Amino acid sequence: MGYHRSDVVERAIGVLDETGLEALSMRRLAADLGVQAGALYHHFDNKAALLAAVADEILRRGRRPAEVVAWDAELQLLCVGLREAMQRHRDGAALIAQVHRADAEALERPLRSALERGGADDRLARIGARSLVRFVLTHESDEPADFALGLGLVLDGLRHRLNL
Amino acid sequence: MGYHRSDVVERAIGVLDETGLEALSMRRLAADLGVQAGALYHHFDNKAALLAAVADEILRRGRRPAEVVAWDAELQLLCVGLREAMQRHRDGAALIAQVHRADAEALERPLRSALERGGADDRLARIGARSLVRFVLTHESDEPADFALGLGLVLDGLRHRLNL
DNA sequence: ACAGAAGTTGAACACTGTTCAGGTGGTCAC
DNA sequence: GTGACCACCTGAACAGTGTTCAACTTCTGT
Repeated sequence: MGYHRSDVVERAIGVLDETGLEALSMRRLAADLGVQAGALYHHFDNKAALLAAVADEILRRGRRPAEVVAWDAELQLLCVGLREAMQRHRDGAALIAQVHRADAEALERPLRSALERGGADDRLARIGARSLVRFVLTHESDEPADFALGLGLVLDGLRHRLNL
Repeated sequence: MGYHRSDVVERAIGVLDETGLEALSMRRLAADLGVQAGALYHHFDNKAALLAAVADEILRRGRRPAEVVAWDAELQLLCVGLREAMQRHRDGAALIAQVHRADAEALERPLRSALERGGADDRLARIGARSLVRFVLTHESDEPADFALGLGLVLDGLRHRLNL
């Protein structure tokens, strides 16, 4: 029979890697699947839902088993993991940032947990997690060392508030 | 005679405030001026150039005289000033962030100067300025206290590296 | 064999940014 | 005053966008 939801998501990731987010239109994706644009609306309510599913899949593939480390090391691992997941695909950061605007919770939750484990109260955990996620999402194209330095800046600020 | 570049920019800011960035199309803006869409291309090469001019004007209006303060207080003033400028208009953050992607230099320069005055080397000044600008641009809708806390995190990280 | 669900079509709607030949009206030089 | 120039604008077109929907096929379970 025809395609499934997951087929469409997979092909969307393919089109994303080949031509970028800008060129990932409903018609372009449909043509790539050998189908009319309207058919995609049988699988997704709208383009935003499709992109959300694509972002989810990209993040799912990038997830790694949790390690038992100090709270600040865990934060760093989470940030680096997020960065790597989004760097594996063309315009990955732009896509995930876009989806993140509609649903910030999912991305920030694990960071908030790590912060709470480090002794942060609700508010600091919320603000810290938000700042870190946004930092990662906006520093896609930096060199690794520059990214690490910028991330270190925020982490230092958090340690400064939590370690003493 | 007809309109001037500055008339178009001013009306664009009006449309932005009334209907948001999403609804600020060339046709919408032209209709608002009582003119055809094509006429706008006599004043600007394309929509990106128009939006850049709008962002420039918003930032220009938000600029305040420099005060003589410590480097970290100056950073804070610059960030708060940038935040206030973009908060004065609907979707101001989205607009300025969009233009910033094409020309990061202009926004980051004053922050970099302040950091260098505080003893930062080229690299730390560049990374710090970039991180701060992106932080401000992505935290448009936070409550003031939350914004201040997040900003304090980054500033703490910078002080930690520069004060000892 | 038949009902229903899953998947698709093809056309349409209302938009988008952009281009361009042609036209209008004002300003300046001779 | 006449002609040239220039700023500004028109109206139509082009190629694209997301989205909707009645009608159709095809496959699946009873």
